Amino acid sequence: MEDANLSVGYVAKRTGVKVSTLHFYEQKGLIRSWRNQGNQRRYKRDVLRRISVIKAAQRLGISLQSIHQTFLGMPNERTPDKKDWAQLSQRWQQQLDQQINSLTKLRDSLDGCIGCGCLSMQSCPIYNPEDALEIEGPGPVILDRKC
Amino acid sequence: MEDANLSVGYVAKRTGVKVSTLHFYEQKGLIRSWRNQGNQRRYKRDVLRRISVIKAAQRLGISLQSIHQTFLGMPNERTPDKKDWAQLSQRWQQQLDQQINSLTKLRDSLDGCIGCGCLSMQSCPIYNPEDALEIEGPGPVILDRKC
DNA sequence: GCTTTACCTCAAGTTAAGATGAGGTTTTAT
DNA sequence: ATAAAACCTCATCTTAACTTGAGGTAAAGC
Repeated sequence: MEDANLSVGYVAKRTGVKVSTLHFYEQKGLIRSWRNQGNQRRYKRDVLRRISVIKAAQRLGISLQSIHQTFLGMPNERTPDKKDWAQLSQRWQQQLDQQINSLTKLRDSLDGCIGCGCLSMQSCPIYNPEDALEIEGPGPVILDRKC
Repeated sequence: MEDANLSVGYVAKRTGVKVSTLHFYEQKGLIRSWRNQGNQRRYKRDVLRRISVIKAAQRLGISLQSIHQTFLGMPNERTPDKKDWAQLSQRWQQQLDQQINSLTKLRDSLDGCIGCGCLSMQSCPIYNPEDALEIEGPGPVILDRKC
């Protein structure tokens, strides 16, 4: 169990993910490994952190794809350090801020909106929180006129 | 276009969902229709509201299955009225409150957590917001000791 | 009356994020 | 030296929420 020479089983145990998940992440380019003489995967120790961050991000509702994107902005050869991770954290914090904001607006308008009788796809804040406006042609019509 | 006699195409246009989605929702028990002489679907006007509510709930991250559950608590034969929908709204508002809370805690701990060097699967708030504690055997090990 | 548009059913495809299993090799432990 | 545990690859399966397509009927417009 050398410092920079972790087996897949060990990594799995330490991070709580299955071996198959590690294979999967590798295939998706989220983590890396090299092979030993017998073709078995070996990992550097920082893979542990990486996986933890993946799991953390997923809890925030971030997709693997988008996590992958974010990782692309990280040092490629150098092992990422505190500062690198902290930067990630900031980015995700902002994303979270926006999510919270959206949800809060949504919550505050939900009652009036479902209750009022309109639920217009054009004006209802449930459909159209400003961060998710999809403008596409004539679009759907207002449902009722009570509003 | 009688008041309580909407065709699937009309409903699709009005709500902005595809015809195939309406078929799908019906199959899942989320909406209902009857058939005309030529075996084509006809809907009551309240299907519009129902679909809108489905879409709204989805935006809150609620699954179709759980929406279906919620709908089961609604009047079956009577067309649901304002009060019925408002009740739904309240339930979902509470759910949203919880989500917002979780995310807020998450955001507030994210920086310290990714930054600090621990990311412990046992003590890290990113892994273990109190609403998602999974206790299962020995579990994964702490990643680093810096914390 | 004929053509186009709208519908119908049923089967199969799609994406995300893995899980599962078969069949075979490497390591590790005794 | 041998058996058990850990790995390997590749293929197939899972769930959610739809979408697409094929092959055929009904309704609407001129």
